[in-house]
Amino acid sequence: MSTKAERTTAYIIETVAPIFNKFGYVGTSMSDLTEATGLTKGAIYGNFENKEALALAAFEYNRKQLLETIDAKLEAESKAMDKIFSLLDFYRQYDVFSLPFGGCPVLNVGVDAQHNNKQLAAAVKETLKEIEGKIALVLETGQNQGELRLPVPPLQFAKQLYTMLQGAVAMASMTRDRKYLVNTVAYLEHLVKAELGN
Amino acid sequence: MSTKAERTTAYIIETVAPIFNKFGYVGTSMSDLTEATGLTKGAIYGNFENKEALALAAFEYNRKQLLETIDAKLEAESKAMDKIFSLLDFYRQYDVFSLPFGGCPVLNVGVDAQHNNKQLAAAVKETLKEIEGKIALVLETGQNQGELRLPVPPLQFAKQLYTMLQGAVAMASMTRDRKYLVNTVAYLEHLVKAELGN
DNA sequence: TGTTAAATATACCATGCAGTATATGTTTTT
DNA sequence: AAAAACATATACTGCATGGTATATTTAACA
Repeated sequence: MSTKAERTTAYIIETVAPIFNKFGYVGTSMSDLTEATGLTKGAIYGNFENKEALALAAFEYNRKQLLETIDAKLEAESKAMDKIFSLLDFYRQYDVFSLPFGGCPVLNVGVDAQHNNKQLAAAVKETLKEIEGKIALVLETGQNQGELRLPVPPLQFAKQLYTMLQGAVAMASMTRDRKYLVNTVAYLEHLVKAELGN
Repeated sequence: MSTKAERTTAYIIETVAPIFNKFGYVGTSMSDLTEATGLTKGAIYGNFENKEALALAAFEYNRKQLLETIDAKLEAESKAMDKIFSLLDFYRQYDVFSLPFGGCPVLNVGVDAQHNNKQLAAAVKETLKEIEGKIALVLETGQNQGELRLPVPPLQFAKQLYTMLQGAVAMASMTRDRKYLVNTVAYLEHLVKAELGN
């Protein structure tokens, strides 16, 4: 069994992650976190060096969940094309997925940390690259298996696809209107069929 | 000639706008602003009721400049299709345009203010709607003039177009890689030609 | 179960924050 | 040029902030 501190650390991260994601690094105060966790500063500072380390751990926690979900969607199907449709279907409901996170971690932290926290900004950049890479790998494999034909290199197509999805995420978030997700995904489904089908 | 306070007010807004846009509402302190302006709190609070009113004025200032620029691009050409290409050309270099603003005001404030400032969040929402409306109007007029044919209603096409652009803006901002803008615009140019051309 | 080590709570800094009352300075108007 | 109105600077609140030293409690292990 895990030690007490390990469990507390995990509990803190879980509790704190959506708060940081919602209100941003500077917008979140330590007292917000003691209140939310029901713990005292002593407990939090006993498990994390400082606010920045905690924020970083919180983002890593969100990031891991997002990446694992994406992985699951991409692995759920066997054919490359179906993997992409599975991903698109996930993004169609990305608003409900990201609700417990307090919004899209990539977008929120990516924008928030830009000028406030270099480490967080770098972690976001890395995450974006990773997601693009996962999509590109599916496409490349699919192409090698002769399941589809790409008009551009796999990574470029993946970047383009993800850019559009992220645009829909941003617009849906800012306007609080999920139609941006629904319509963008519908368009991308059409696009993928038209461009990759053979 | 304008009164002293009017000039000071304008000077404060100009100076303060990029700071708020970069660091966000909570991330910007009044002392940041006195330092940047070279003025004292007395001067600032003499011209603005509080921090929130100042942040709102700063966003309105950025917003106005963005909308005017977009208007100019859309009015630069006579044919609807060329207006759209003019807009796309503008977004291809949106990173250099938004640099003096401290990043895209719509995206930065839209994400930052979401849970920190309702008024700002509402102002962003309004701005997005306005931009979509401007694009839609161009398309609708072009369609009525028989210059182009739309596969979907004008506003829907405009929303889709702007969503993709905003996705590129977000990705370029987070990764600090302007290729997202270049590639997305290249794709959209192709798309517009293919979908709207007749 | 008793002892020790680990984990959490309490009470406290120093500093920075948004905001204000008032004094001083600077325009404008007469 | 004097008076009045306006605009800015100074000096100061009260409060919240991130962080810490230390006391107290709780868990781990013999």
